Amino acid sequence: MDNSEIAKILREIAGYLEMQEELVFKVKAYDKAAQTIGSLKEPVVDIYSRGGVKALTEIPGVGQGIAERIEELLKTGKLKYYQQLKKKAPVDLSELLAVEGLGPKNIKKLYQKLGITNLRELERKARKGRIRQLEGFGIKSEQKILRAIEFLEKSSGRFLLGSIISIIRDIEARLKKLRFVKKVVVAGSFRRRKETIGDIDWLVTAASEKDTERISEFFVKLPEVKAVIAQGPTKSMVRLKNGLGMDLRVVPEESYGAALNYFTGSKDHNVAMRQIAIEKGMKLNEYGLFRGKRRVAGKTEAEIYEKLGLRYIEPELREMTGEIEAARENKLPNLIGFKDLKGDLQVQTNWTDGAHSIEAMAQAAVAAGLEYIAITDHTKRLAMTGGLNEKQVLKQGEEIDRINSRLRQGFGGQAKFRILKGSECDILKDGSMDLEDEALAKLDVVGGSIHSYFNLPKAEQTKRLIRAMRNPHVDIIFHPNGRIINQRPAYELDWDEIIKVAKETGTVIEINAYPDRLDIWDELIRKCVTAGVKMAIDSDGHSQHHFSVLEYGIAQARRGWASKNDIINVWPVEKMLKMLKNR
DNA sequence: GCCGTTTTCGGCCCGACTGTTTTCAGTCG
Repeated sequence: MDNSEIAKILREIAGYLEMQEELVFKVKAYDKAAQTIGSLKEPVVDIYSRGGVKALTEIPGVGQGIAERIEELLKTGKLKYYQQLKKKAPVDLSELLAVEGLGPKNIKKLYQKLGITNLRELERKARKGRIRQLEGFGIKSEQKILRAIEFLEKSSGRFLLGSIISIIRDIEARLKKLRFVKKVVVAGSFRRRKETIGDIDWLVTAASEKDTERISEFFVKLPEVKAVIAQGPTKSMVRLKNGLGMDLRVVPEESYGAALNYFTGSKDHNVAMRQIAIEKGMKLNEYGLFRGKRRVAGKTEAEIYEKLGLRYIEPELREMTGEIEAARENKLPNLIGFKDLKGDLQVQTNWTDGAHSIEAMAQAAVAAGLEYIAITDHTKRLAMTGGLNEKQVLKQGEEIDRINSRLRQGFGGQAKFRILKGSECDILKDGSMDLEDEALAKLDVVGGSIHSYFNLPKAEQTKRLIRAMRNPHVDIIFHPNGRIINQRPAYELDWDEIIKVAKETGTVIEINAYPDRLDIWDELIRKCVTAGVKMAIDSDGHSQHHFSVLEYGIAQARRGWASKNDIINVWPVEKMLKMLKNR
C-alpha cells in the first residue's frame, strides 16, 4: 500500500465523517493527515517498518489514533473503521468529491433523497432534472453539476506528470538493475514531458536475444501491476493498481534510436519525419531509416535526424509546432537546462499556509542547489491562510534580515545564499492590490495573484489583471490563469493584450511549477518568448520537499521553447534584482 | 483527532461567494 492509497482512504474518511456531521476538527485532522501523507517523500511503509506506530506519530498531523488506523491498513490491507463508515453511506466519495462545487453535505443529500452513489447516477439524475427539485438545489446548481461532470470527463484518464514520476523512476531503477537488460527508457508523452500522461511506454533492449522473454516476465510481475492485458516476447501491456496503463517493448539494439523516436512521438511529428524520409528516397519506421533494404540509421535518434538533414530536436519540442522547419534551418532554441535555475521567487512559509519556517525553507533551497529564494506568503484577503497585513509583512522582513545576517556569518561573511523579502499579494476584484503601496515598496519581489472572482467576463478579468500589472510595485504575476489541471479550468483572459502590457511594463510572468498548475503553459510561454516578455519559474513551494517540483516548471518552459535568456531566475540574485528594478 | 503543554484538556486559520434562501448552508481557498 503506497502513500497515495493511504492518503486517499484518509481523505475519504474525512469526507464520510463530514457527511455524518462529525466534529469539524476531527474531519480536519483526517484531512490534514491525508494531505501530509500524500506529499510525503518517504513511503509510509518504510517509516512503519522502521519504528512502528511510534514512528508514524512523528509524521506531522498523525497522532496515536490515525497511526493505528494506518497500522491496520498496512498489516491487513483493510480498515474496519473505513468500511463501517462506507456502509452507512455507500457512495463513491473520491469520485463525487471530484465534482467541483460538490461537497460531503450535498453528496449526502443526493444519496438520501435520490440514491445517488456515483458519478454516472449523478449525471443521469441531473439530466432528468431531478436534482433541481431537491430542497437547497435549483436549476443553476443542477447545471453547475453537469458542467463540472463534463469537465471531469474531458480530463479523466490522464495522470499528472508530477503524480506518477516517482513510481516510474522507481520502476526504471528496478529494470535497470536487471543483468539481462541493457537500456531502459520511457518514451511517449512522458518523455515529451506533457503535463498529463495517458500511459507509459517503456522501451528496453535486452542483453541477448534469448533474454527478451525474461524481461516481459519481470515486467508483468511487477508488484504494482493489477492486470496483465497482453504479454509477449517483444510487447507487453499491463494496468497498474493506480489505473495507469504501461506498455513495454523490447527492441533490438540496432533499432533502439528508431524505436525511441517512433514511440516518443508526437504522432504528427513522426508523420512529418517519415514524409521527409520519403522525399529523400528513404523509409522511416520503428526499426530504422532505410534506403531500399539497407539500414542507414536507427541505433540512435541523433543519427536519424542527421541523415534526414535536421538538427537534433529535443523531445519537448516534438509537437509539430514548427520544430521541423526550425531544425532544418538551424533555428532551434537553445533550451533552458534542468540545472540552470539559481533562485525560486515564490515560496510560502509557516507565516501563512506553508509547512516550514523561513529558515527551514532556506536550508531546503540550499540543499536543492539554489542561491536565493523569495519568501512570498499570502496577504490578508486570503484569511483562511492567515494572510499577512502590512505590519506583519514588514515584521517578516525584519526576521528575514536577521536570518540573512546569520547565514552570512555561517558562510564566513560571504553571502552564498540570500533570502529575499516578498509577497504573494492578492489582486482584488477591481485590480487593486491587497497591500498598501508603501508596504509593497519595501519588498524585493512582489507577486500578484488572483484567488477570487474567477468567473468575471473576459474583458473585466483582463482589465483587472492589467491594472495589477501597471502597479509599479508588482514585479511578477503568479499563476496567471488560475487553472488546476483536471479540476478547474483557467479563467478567461485576453492573452494578446496581457503580453502587450507585460512587454510595456516589464512585468514578469510566472511559470508556476506546481504539477497541477503548470501555469502559464507551453503555448503562452512560446508567445512570451516571441514577444520578449520575461518569465520566472517558481516552485510555489509550501514545504521543504517542494523544491523538487521546479523540474516540472523547467520542462514546461522547454515545451514553450524558452531559453535561459527568457527566465529571470537563472540569473544571479543581484542581476535578477537589478533587472526587476530597471524594468 | 492532533497538539502542546498548563501532563489533562482546551484550542484548533476564517472570510467571501454561490445559490438558495428570507437569513443561511455549503463550498472554497
